[in-house]
Amino acid sequence: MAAKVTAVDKRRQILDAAIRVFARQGFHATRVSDIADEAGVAYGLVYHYFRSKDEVLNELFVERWSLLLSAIEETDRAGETPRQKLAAVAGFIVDSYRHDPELMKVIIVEVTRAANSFGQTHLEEIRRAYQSIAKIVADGQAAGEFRDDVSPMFASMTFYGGIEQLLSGWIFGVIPTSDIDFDEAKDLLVTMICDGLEPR
Amino acid sequence: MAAKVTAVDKRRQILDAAIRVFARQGFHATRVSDIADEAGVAYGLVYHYFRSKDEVLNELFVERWSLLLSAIEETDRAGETPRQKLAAVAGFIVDSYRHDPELMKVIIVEVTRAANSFGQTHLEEIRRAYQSIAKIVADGQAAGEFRDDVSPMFASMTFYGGIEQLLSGWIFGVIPTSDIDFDEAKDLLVTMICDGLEPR
DNA sequence: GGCCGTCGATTGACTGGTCAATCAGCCAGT
DNA sequence: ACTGGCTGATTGACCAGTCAATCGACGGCC
Repeated sequence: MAAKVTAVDKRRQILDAAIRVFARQGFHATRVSDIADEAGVAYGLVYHYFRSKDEVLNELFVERWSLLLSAIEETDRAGETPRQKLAAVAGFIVDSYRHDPELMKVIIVEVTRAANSFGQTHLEEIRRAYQSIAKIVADGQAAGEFRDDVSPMFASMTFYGGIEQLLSGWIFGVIPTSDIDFDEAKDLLVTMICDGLEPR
Repeated sequence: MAAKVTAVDKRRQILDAAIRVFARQGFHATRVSDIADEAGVAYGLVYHYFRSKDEVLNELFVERWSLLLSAIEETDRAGETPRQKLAAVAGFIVDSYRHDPELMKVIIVEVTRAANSFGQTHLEEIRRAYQSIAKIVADGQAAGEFRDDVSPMFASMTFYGGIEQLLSGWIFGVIPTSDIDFDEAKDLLVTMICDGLEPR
């Protein structure tokens, strides 16, 4: 039994090490041996648990992105006002960063914003997030709470783009992390976008 | 004389070929030989004109980004209303994409959004763009035309992030290019952000 | 005009180093 | 003694960057 636990732990250990190393050096500059070293594990063990270096990143992305997708859909189902829904989505993403900045950095930098190299594979899942957000906007328009002269998909992209840019700002130190508190930033973002969506 | 012209042409030829190949395959997946082949030029000639593969991308980025920086600052100096200024900035970026989508794809995907690997080098120049936009916002607030409970840098990042996300949507086919006309998209973007910035 | 020397542009075969992925076996636990 | 998690040296492919050799334009000199 102890063996089984160890085995599961080792896999997790490799994934967690990969997060740290990818965040520090970037995916391309990371050698598989770096991951193994960081995890305190033999080189070959990485290939025991994963088919390739790509699959490690894959796993990290899918693990986290599926959480985001269900969070968005759950939020939508919960049925508050459209504005509260968008606030909840922004909140979830910002909190994801607050909770695990390294993982979010890897996902944004290496997958979401690197659609050319790696993200191409995940374009479908990424698009699904945009579309779930677009649905919230569309419902808001149907209920007359948002102006309807803005395409929902368009508003969704702008909304998500704004959040991601904000995270990028924190990640790369363009925006000082201490200066604006996360919650405040989150509120401002939602306020700005939602006020821009208000009917006139 | 004909020789000199040829020499200059060859350098340009290599840069233009690099745009096409980088856009098609991504920077990392591009071999120097691919650039040479695409340019119809010998492998070694690339190294006659550029110190390294990185320098080719560098050159492409700096060439274009400096245009963006002067355009923003020029716009600011022209002194219309803040809203018109932001519209002009968004317009310039969207038009850059319309005029040369491949180059913009390379710059966004390989530099701007890849700050981890390559863009780290250019973070300063990228930040300068954010700050010029932030200045426009700050002036607008001082003039009472924008609400002042939003940090200018924050608004700037959201604004720019929205534009870039929009371009990314076009680049990767998430948003159909034919569906929403570029100008319309540009207007909607500015409208949304500026209305969100309106005093209340 | 014809010839030659110079020099920068151009060529592409080659090298050195890097690294992902493999694989033949080791050993701990049962 | 057997199973499967685990090891890490080895291999093979790939590619950025080098370099020695060739080309060809032009100016000077006879």
